[in-house]
Amino acid sequence: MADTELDERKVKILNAIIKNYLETGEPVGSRTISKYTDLNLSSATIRNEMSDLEDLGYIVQPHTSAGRIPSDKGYRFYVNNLIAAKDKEVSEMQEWMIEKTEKMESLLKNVAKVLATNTQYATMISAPSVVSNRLKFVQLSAVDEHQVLSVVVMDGNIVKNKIINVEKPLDNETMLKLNMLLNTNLNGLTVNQINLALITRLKEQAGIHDEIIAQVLDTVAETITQDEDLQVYTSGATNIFKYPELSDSKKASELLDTFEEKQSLMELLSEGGTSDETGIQVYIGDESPISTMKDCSIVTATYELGDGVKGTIGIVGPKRMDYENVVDNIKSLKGQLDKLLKNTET
Amino acid sequence: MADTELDERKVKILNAIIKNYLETGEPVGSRTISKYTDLNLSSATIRNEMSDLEDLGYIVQPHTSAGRIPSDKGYRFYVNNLIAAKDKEVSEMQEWMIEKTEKMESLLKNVAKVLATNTQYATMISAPSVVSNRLKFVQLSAVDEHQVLSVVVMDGNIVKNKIINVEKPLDNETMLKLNMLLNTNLNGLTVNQINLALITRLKEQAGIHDEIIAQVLDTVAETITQDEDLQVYTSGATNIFKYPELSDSKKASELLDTFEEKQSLMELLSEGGTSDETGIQVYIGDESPISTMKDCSIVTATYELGDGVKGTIGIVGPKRMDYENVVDNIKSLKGQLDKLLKNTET
DNA sequence: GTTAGCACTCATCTAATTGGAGTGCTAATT
DNA sequence: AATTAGCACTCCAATTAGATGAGTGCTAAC
Repeated sequence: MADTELDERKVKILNAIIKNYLETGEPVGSRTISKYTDLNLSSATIRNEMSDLEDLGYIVQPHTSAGRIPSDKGYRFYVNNLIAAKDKEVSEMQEWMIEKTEKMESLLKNVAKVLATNTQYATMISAPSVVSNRLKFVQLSAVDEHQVLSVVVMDGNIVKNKIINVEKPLDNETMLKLNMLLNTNLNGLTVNQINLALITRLKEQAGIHDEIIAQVLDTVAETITQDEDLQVYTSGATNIFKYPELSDSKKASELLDTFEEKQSLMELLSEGGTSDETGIQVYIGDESPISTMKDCSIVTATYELGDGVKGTIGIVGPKRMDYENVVDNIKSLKGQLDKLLKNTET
Repeated sequence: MADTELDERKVKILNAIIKNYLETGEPVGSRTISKYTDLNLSSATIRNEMSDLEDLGYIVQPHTSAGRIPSDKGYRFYVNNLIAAKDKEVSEMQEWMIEKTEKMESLLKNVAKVLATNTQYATMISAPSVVSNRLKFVQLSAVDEHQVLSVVVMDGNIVKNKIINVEKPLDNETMLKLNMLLNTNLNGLTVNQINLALITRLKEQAGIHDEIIAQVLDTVAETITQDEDLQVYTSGATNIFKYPELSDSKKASELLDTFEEKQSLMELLSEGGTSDETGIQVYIGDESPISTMKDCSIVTATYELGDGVKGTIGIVGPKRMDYENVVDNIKSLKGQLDKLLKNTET
């Protein structure tokens, strides 16, 4: 589409404008471009072209007699070209300091942090959704007379615990029986597959201890689903103060609120409309689904953990974001996560 | 000390100044006080008294011909009186919406949130320090052929997991033996009590599986101590934008950084120099141990979980903080936590 | 000891002034 | 026909100059 609208010279000028604006954050004028580019043109010519570009909607003037800044459409054009062109460099990125960590939680926190310090933007990452994930192992153990600990391990070594209070102590034998029952029936199942029929059958087999089974299953479902909407880790939220266009009191406060209240981040991250085969999604300005981020750009990527279980990693920054660096970084991390998580599984 | 320095009238005036400043945030002048108080004095008289109070260091002038604002010393005087006087009202606070939660983590997050929404300041809470806490239960279970899950339960139902990779599968019997070994030897011990002698003895008894024991113990120590410095939950950090004196870009950014980087918060919270019998500690301005909080006041309280195991809950806000409300709130929560956590234990 | 009165200070607000960057247009040049 | 130089014009941003008013400190009277 761009081809019909923009000749090569306009493209060059537009790119020059955007690049310059990304660096300085100031509106860029015709004279600057006249010197900045290699096509030797006077400022007057550039002015004419810029006027055209403005008519086409790629750039705007913050006010009469100011330079031009990219519009959302302009950014979009730039980003599209960028992502299309840049697929080669990805592989040769340096290895990050992600150590193979046992706990998913610290791994994710780590990733968010690495990405934040590397890009100087705010980052977030959602834990892989557990909904279609399989149960690997269940165990009940008596902690003391009135408390039973239930441990649930999911694929990808996600571990959940819950303490269950019981009226009277369970003897060893019952415990064994219950464990056996649970493991033989539940192992390998996804959370979705645990349906009412199965539950009823389990309860029957548990006899007088059906209530415990119920509690365990409650636990499984509850811990997993309840936790799910909190499983977003953020880092570098305060980086937004590095960008004047975001750091006036009101905007900064709203943005940080959004970051603290993970709920809407979660929704954003699970949107997952993957725009292209790389799995990288870029929201520019108004394209963002979160209203407090209308003045930001968001770059997200989904990483996979085996069979369709996905999490998402994302970056939030000003619209004049260093898209190139961000996309590279995020691609690299996504790759490492994909690899790492697939290996972890047996 | 205050008695020798300040006569009753000066105290009244000082209190009036502080109260007024807490409300308005503006320097308060002699005329205001002249009307605000019941002691019928002209503004001129007040001026004289204020001049004295300034000489004594309780109030300062931001600039010539402005009203006065309390100095740190002034706040300190106010707070000391306040805490001394207010011990009665605490009991009749309303019950908060802290539900008995199984997981320590969500409980703490909840508390932080409640406190933040109630006071409109930034809050933080540290998990009870586990160092002197007792092991309640240890269990190893085979998750699959090459992975063993170790679960450690501490007093107060703090649960920790770690996946341990093993070369060759362990048979059932060994597993049982190891579990027995671990539980009989470790149960009831504090982390400090697990010394080298004990470790050596355990390893001997484990025979060829000594390495697993080592790993488990590593896990116990490591998970607990490593996690410990992260176990601070914060809430309402963005509330600082409600107070103009803290929300200029630089200060706000530094403050929020401190809040995101939990490390120094942890140190602050574990200072624990309890100033009085109520266990409530107030840092005003420069008294704060964290340099980014020189313009803030901090109120902390330690809550207890049984035998000397303590956590700390804290609030950070501007120096013109509603100390009365904050102290009341924090006392109430502290009380509820104390009660709740003691009950949870069997 | 308390108060009224008055001169003085200094932050804040508003309006007017200026400088400069940048545009749009027109006429000249290639 | 495309490019360029020149010039008038616009508008932001930074500066300056008053004007306002809250508040003090001091002195003299009560």
